[in-house]
Amino acid sequence: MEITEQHRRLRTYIEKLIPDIEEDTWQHFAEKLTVKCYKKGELVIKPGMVCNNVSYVNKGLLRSYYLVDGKEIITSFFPEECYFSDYESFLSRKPAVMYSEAIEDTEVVDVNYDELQSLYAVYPQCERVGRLVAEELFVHLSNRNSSFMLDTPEQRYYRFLEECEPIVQRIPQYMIASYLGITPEALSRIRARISRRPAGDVLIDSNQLKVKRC
Amino acid sequence: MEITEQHRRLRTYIEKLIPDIEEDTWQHFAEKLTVKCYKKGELVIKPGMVCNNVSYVNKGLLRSYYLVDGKEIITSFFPEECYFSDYESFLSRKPAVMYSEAIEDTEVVDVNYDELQSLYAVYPQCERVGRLVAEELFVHLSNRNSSFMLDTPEQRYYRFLEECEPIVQRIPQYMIASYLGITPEALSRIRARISRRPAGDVLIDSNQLKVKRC
DNA sequence: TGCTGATATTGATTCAGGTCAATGGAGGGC
DNA sequence: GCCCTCCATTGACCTGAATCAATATCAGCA
Repeated sequence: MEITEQHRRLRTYIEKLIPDIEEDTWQHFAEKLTVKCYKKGELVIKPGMVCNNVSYVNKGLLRSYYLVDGKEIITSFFPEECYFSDYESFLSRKPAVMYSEAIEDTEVVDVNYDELQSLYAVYPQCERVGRLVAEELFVHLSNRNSSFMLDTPEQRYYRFLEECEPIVQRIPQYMIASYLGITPEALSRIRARISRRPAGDVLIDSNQLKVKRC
Repeated sequence: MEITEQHRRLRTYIEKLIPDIEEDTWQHFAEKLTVKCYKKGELVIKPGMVCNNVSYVNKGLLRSYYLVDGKEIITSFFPEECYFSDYESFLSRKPAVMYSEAIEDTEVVDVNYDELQSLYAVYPQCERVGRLVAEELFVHLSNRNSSFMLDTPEQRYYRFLEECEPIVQRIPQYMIASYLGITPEALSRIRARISRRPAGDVLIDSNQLKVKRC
């Protein structure tokens, strides 16, 4: 089947988690995968819905955000080679609190909750992938948390530039500001402050936290 | 063996996750468990160490905190019937960034990293517990995150009182303040404000986030 | 009993970032 | 070309929490 092309990246990714993945397990897993496409601006998850899939982003970019008093508070970006889900809702089986939206035309492959549970029951290697993914997301969230507890907005901005270097140019500044937990005005002032400062005078960071994803 | 008594609570807990746990699996798991006791004030994990166990708290209370410019920033409390670990360090196999300390005399049962990995490899039900625990911790962290993004310190305080009602009295206020991300002075003022306000005038919450653990 | 150290409260001051408002591009559509 | 909308920047002002400092409360203990 020619759908295989769209599974390739995910397969590569999963082989990093489980190098000795059994062909049979992969086949049964791959059968459950669905390819989906979202248009730029399309809302994928809305508050109130229970999120029923985990996706892997092949192409494009999404974001999740709270909407509170008409203001957006962005919690995550999901570029290619990244999971995308309202994982909290997915796991807890409770309605989402956040919106999730495609910022660019996006293609994902996803698997749905019930299918995934039956895969877990039958294929231990699937269960293992599930564990490793949950663990990875935990570590990632935990890092982001630390950054909020320990860093100033300016430090968070530096960190963001470093960690998310490949996608920075694709995201408007007001969204980055929101992701950093500040207003667009504040980010603008931070940038002004930085460009006024002698170059190479970068003051990252109270701690050696290193984060990989966005 | 009389050690069994100290495993009982954990067994009960695990049976909630996996009702049909196989006796054989449990036995092999239980063999790897170690009981440990910490004195009030004892440092269990220090920055620089890689955390090598996940514990289950039988009795007592612990906390984790960053130390930054001589100031403590508390990220978690771990009362009885709760996991305790520097899970981020444990999973990522990187040195801990936080301190973890017993606030009361504490007894835990724990399992170490390598043993756990070999259990995962042999017993799918263990792998499942690992997945469920990681997922639960993710959801919990995610809730705490939301609270930091969306709530005012006062709302966080109300939430804390609700969620952690059974342990509030065992924790000094300056630690609660730190956990809420504010100074002891600020918490004191919040409490003053509250007691001045007509009773029943509780303004939790911009969202329906409900958290269970601490 | 009174001393000591740790915790909690209260007041005065400071400051980072939020809010509000005005201005200045930059790109898209016609 | 011009208009219009969206976004970024800049300035003036405000506010909530941090900071610093003084005082109050309490527990443990010689």
